[in-house]
Amino acid sequence: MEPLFVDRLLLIADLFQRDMARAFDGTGLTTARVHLLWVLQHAGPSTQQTLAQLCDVTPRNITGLVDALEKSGHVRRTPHPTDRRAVLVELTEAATATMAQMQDEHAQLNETLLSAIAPADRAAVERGLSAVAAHLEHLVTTAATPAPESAGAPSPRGDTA
Amino acid sequence: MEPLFVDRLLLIADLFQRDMARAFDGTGLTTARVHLLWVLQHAGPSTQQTLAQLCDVTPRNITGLVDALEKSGHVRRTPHPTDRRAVLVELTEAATATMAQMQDEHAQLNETLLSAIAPADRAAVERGLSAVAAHLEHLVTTAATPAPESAGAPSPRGDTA
DNA sequence: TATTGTTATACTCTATAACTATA
DNA sequence: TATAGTTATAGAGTATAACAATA
Repeated sequence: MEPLFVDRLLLIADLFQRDMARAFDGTGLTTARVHLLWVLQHAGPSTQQTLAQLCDVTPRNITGLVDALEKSGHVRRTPHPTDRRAVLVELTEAATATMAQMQDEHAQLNETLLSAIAPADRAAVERGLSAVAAHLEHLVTTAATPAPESAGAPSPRGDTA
Repeated sequence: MEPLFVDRLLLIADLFQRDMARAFDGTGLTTARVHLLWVLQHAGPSTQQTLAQLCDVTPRNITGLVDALEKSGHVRRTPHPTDRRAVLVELTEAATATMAQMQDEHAQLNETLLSAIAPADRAAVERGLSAVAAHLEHLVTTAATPAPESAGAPSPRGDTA
């Protein structure tokens, strides 16, 4: 029998995850680290506090990720020009190139997947997914916690680019 | 500007994850543990080897998950009737009820999300996602590793139900 | 000899809480 | 006093390798 609609979505979510893991495999990068690089590419040099907010994780977590990425040569810690408590994290030249290439591949994947859909169906799929995303977002933010706090962080992972 | 198609999919994947995490919150359950329960519900009492294959993780990992689920009263270890090396893991009565309810909620979510899509678009969305899933699966399994091993495990997460 | 599950060890992501240096 | 980042500690998921008991 036909799989449920949600199961198709879950399957796609899982496949995405595996495809990304596969792409990073051997590079020493992980999903969390790439996400941080991705944020840095878009935000430019940032303090760890800022990165914590953008990634929606604790500052402590950022410390660990930056430690690892610094060791692997992807980012650099620079003293903040005016605030001696803070540091600025920035991409190295090598990582900048890596991220540019990653963005290319991202765009390529977009084309590839779009081309898998019958042209006549594309508009409907876009509309449908847009509606589903909106609905899900509503579910997650509404029933979130008894005290929602209305943080309004701009979706940590699949955003921007 | 419009987000890329892949970014919409990534966003949905992320929202799903957060919705599930939210649903488990406070129950002591996690994604990995629920996945194991899910597999158990469908497969019935199974050895840990079998579970490792079905979940696509190492046997060692299953030991840890079963330890946790046993402690929380969700599963039970039973001696294997014929093989004294092996144990059978089975759902407790309480967990069986929990899983039945979870399956209900799953079906409900399916209805909710489907109803968010314009009726005229539904068929196209199903076709489109089916094509995308097939394409992604191809990408993941093909370019997997130089030595693919052709394991053919039936998609570990969003499957079955 | 091969298989089942476990112990031992290790790495990553994540969180909270306490502390240091600055503001 | 408040903020930026760190240390300390902890728990979850995951992996490999070595080992016991059994087949």
